[in-house]
Amino acid sequence: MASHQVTIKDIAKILGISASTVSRALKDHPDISPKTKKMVQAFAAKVHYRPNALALNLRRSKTNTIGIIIPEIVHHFFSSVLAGIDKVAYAAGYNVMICQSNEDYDREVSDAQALLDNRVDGILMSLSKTTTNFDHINGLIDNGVPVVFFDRAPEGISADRVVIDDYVGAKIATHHLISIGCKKILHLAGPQHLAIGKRRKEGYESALNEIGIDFNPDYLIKCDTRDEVFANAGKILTMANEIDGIFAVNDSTAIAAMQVLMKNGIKIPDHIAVIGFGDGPNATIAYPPLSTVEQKGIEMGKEAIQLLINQIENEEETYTPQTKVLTPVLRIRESTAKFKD
Amino acid sequence: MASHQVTIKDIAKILGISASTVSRALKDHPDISPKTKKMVQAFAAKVHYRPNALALNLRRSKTNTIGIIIPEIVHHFFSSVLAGIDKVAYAAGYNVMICQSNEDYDREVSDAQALLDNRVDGILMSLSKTTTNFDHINGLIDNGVPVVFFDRAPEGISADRVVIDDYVGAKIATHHLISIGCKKILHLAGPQHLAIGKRRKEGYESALNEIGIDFNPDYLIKCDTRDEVFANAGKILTMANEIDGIFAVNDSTAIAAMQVLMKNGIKIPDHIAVIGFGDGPNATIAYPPLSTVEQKGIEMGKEAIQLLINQIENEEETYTPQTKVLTPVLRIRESTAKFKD
DNA sequence: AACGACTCCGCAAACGTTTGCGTTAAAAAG
DNA sequence: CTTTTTAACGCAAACGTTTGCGGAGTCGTT
Repeated sequence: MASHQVTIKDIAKILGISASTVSRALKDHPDISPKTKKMVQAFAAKVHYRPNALALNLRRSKTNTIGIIIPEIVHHFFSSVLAGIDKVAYAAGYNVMICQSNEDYDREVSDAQALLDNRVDGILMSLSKTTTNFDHINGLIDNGVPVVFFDRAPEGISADRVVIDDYVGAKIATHHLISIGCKKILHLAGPQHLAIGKRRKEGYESALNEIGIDFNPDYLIKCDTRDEVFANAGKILTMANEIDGIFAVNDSTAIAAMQVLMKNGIKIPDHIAVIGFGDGPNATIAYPPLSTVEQKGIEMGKEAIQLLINQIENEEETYTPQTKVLTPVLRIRESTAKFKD
Repeated sequence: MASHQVTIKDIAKILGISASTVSRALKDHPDISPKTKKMVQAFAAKVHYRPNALALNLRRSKTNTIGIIIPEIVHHFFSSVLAGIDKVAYAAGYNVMICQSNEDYDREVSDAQALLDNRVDGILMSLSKTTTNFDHINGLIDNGVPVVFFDRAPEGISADRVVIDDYVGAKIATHHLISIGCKKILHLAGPQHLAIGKRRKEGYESALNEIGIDFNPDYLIKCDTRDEVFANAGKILTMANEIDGIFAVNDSTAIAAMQVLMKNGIKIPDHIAVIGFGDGPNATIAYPPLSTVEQKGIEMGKEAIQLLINQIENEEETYTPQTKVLTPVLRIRESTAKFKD
């Protein structure tokens, strides 16, 4: 029944004055007499008047809302990015509208359209794995919507982006294995047509080269999910006697690998040291606790939204896009505890 | 620079007809002649006309947006609820606006206010741990905003809610321990002033009673985080010889407990069987893989949004609030593999 | 020839604000 | 006692839509 939020017009009618006077009184405009102000403000407070954001937004073509397109929410890395975004967005007075593409291209473009339709002030996005066409984001940019990418950014599009340095991260991880004595390191790799898989593999290769070891194609297995690890268990186990270290493209596959190795009596890290990439909560939960490089989701979120807000609020001059790259930091745990002389 | 999304008025001006005609032509109104329709529709398509959602929302006081207030996003359970919500919301044509309270009461009320200001069509929420005053949600309800609670719902407020049956879940878990031979079961409990902690403890107690065992206060330790487990490690270890099972109020504490036990040479499940509550991804990652009861986040999200949509779309008559309770299901893994005769 | 019935379209109000400008009355200046 | 200033307020347009109503013009019926 209430069903009717009180409006400025209502107040005006009841108080017998005009809507413009009410509006000005509420914002302390000098043209309004002190008594009128007091009266209006007191009454507004009494009836819990709140401005209608829809009307405001329409009037000033500004929604104070930023849109987010994220591949999937149920993923520790992405949800921690969200947490980082949310924190500074809230502090700066912005609301967030979150869309999840579910790694689906069509959904991604429809999300972009929806955010555009709702006139968000800016968009933060991370590409879906299936996105190869960028018309929708060019559409956003053509419409003057500020966009910044995080983690997964398109090639060849001029926009702000914040990413982590996969190449360096992989290098750090591999060097760590080397530093504890590993010489024959297996790499469980992601798909090489994706930047992330490719760069991590390159970092691994480069670290090996730096100490004079040539990349051995036998020491690379394409598998980047738990299921794939189990599917490749046989292959991994036959190599187990030969290798002394594993660098996995992400934590889940590192952990799965540890699970198959241990189930077959191979000791970690005594026999084989293992390191992952990502540092979700899984790493500390695993047995043995997994060494890894931390991906800094929260920080990434904060940087991204900060870039976006800057872009929104200084939209006067022409903006030259920036790229922030975060370097992952090594987290040493028991899966690579020093085990050789 | 584009900076100006094309509007109905623009189209009208260019085509030399009125805005109302354009509007009607776009929605195939019978009053418009076929040629005019074709002309308008063709032109609108050419310039990529898209209706301004702000204006639409204002006009029909309907935003097609539902608001969500969630304690924290970086939490597997909550993010899977979000995933469930998102899935059916998207299918039904709604956008979602997500606010995270960070378990903070003040933030929760400010979030509620923001959603109200933005005239969301309905609100889905899960209470922050620090919320004891419910004025803000009564405010929402008084304003006629449909609200449904999930997981953490307020007592004494008449509203839809979907929760899981903590009591039964705890009972199932405890009975499972009993079924494999455990007689002396330690309970790592949550705070008893919170419903969740209390009901899980009661379920545990009831299961024991059903097989004629009295609740032994010595077998209850208040600790529900990893850190608390480590802080109570001494206490737990001194009991380790005496007990044969542990039921923990959630998976993280169950896993932490396994970690301290194993580090001290106690075998799981041979010596002590362990079961948790929640079934996040941690459970399968743990060593040994953790038995637990599954909390069904996705399903909870789907049910909740469905309830909300029903409420939004049949808002004619007076609505009598429902409560859906989901019963958790047992997931047996190695941490409770049968170990006694 | 006149009248009704259609067809097709435009006017204007409305949603809730904000704001430039004009208006009124009282106060200050001459 | 005029005239100008100033204080305090209201009108109306605007943001982009939708929609009830009315108005032209056309056609068909008597």
